[in-house]
Amino acid sequence: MTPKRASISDIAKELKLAVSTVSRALSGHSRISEATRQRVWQLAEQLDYQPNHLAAALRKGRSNTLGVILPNIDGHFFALVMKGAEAVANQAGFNVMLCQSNEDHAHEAKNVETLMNAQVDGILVSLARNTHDFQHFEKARQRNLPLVFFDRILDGSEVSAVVVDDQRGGYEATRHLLAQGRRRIAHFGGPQHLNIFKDRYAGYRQALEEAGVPLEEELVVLCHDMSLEDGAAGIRQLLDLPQPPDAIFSSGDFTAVGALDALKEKGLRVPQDVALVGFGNETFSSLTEPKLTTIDQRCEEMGGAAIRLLLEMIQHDTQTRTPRKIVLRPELLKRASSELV
Amino acid sequence: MTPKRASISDIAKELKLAVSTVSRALSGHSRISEATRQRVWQLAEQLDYQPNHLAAALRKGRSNTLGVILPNIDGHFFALVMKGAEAVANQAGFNVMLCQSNEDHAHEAKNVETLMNAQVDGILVSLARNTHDFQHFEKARQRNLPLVFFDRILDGSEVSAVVVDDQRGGYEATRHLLAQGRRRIAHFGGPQHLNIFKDRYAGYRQALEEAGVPLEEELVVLCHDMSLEDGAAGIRQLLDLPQPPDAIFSSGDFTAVGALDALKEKGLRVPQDVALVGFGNETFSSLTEPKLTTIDQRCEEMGGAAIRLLLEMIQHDTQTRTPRKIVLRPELLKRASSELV
DNA sequence: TTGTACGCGTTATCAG
DNA sequence: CTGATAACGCGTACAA
Repeated sequence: MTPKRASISDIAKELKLAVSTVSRALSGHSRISEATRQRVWQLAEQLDYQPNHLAAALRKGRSNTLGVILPNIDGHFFALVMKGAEAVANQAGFNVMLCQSNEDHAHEAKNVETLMNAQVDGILVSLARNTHDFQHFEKARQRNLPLVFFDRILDGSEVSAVVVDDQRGGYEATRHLLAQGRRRIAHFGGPQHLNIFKDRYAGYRQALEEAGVPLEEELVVLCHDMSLEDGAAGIRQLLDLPQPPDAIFSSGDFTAVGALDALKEKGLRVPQDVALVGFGNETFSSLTEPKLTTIDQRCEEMGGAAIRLLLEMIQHDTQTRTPRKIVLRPELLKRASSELV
Repeated sequence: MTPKRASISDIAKELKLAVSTVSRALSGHSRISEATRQRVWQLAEQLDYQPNHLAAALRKGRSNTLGVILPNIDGHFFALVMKGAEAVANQAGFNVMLCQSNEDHAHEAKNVETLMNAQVDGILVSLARNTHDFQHFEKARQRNLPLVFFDRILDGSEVSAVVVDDQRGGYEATRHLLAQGRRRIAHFGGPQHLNIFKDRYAGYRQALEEAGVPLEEELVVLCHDMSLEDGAAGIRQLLDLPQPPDAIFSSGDFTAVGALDALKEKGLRVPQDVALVGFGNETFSSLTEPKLTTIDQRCEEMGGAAIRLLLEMIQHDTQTRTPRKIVLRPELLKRASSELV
């Protein structure tokens, strides 16, 4: 049936060598005569020898596998992050095991279990939207399993993480709108327990303050799940105001596009009547009419940096001592939804 | 440092039992007295015992891990497929290891190696766009490693696979356009060595034939990578014809949207001047103006079905004998790009 | 430079 | 019903 794969001992037998010798010859570890090394490699090639990583993992207590937990993978963002992460991990000889939490806290907890069962050497995670605490990571922490968070982390938590400078993103987006002469700038915010939304909001306020534009509470709409519908509902609420806004900085592209649709339905023009800036540079944001100005988050870099940090923790076994935070700089992509040509 | 995890022998020692007894008690395998079973489970709980899957895998020659190779994960389609796949796999006690081929044949070959190294029990794959042969799956086949393909397979190949009835999709899309009174219906096709594009094209021809509308070669545009640009270029080519089309059935949503953009730029109206139908139900297809009529492919079902098939092959160890093919029924989603309201 | 021996944690087999 | 033992494939002290 299944043709047995050649093992290290098969080639040892064939060559009348000890398995240990073969092992060393292959891994190039100890001092081995060039002659035998040649012989071993040659036969290995010939037998199409593939090392059994499971056995090695068992022996070394290391699986060379990394776990990644994402809320979802259907947006541009996480997909690209994953791409960057995979690239770095594979290059370092690590495999990646992906789990989706589907934006659900309970599912996320299950994922952690799953990955620990799979004996991963470390976990990279971006929190589900409804995750408010770290309790489900406690067992991992007790086992001293390296943990790195990215993008979405709990506000004020002491963990290693890679994030984009969301405040700066919000700041630049808002400044851009101010530079267009807008003064009644509204904001769509997300759940404030997540750093990303809190910081984007902070950047918005900072820009207003610097420009001497007072913050108007009525212009701030907090959304629950940052969906298209949230955006549509938000804009309706804003248009009902005695003095509606002339611009919106949205913490997400989906809500921005939802608003865009609703505005068009009402016969209002973008950007003439209301200018729009989103956040995230989703694929579709360059497909809308007009194309959406948004903030790019260096997705691939983020994934790569996060994995590098994780690998570093794994190799130095020094994770809990000093949580490190890496901050990337976002980039404003000016497009038609916010600028008259 | 790292607090040692409790192993099966720890609990054996504590309870003065043989490891084998404990093993059986935990896995509920053989006949074990209810008394000892209780004691074992209780202590296991107490010590927070977590089975070492690596060791089990080594012993059993089975990792309980499945590999999945996807061209990319930034579209709606593969993301949803993955979701369905994960759900089924996890329920069956299997983990999923994801690799992206980035639409590249060479990368795909590497992925196969990677997954075989990781000792996966089976591989699920959707081919990269520039993959024209199966040679890189040969080693896997020799090892008798269960292989299931989905969505994109090589035309005419004898492999187990789960696909959507693409011909039917193309057929229904085209019939829908015919029902709107369109007669000069163009087609954007993809690389014809991939079943999906070939079949969609076939469905298009079938519908035309049934309606007694002659197929015009000049209305068929074959695209290379199904990008937005391909769509824009395609529509330009079509508009240069002496008799331009009044509708387009595109084999992909991206090309359809590219065409949509280009049409709007030319000042042509959709659907009044040119009606448009895409394929794939990408997220953004409901965000365009007008919203794009398209074909939904039962993504989650597809992923689930594919994994079920793979598991079946793994359990019955009967993969090569009878390649099975599962065909799902696609669904036409009528939206504004093809219908006057 | 090479060989010997043992252990990683489980499970299958064979006795008892 | 339970115990002892070998084996999965590899890595590493220790000895030669």
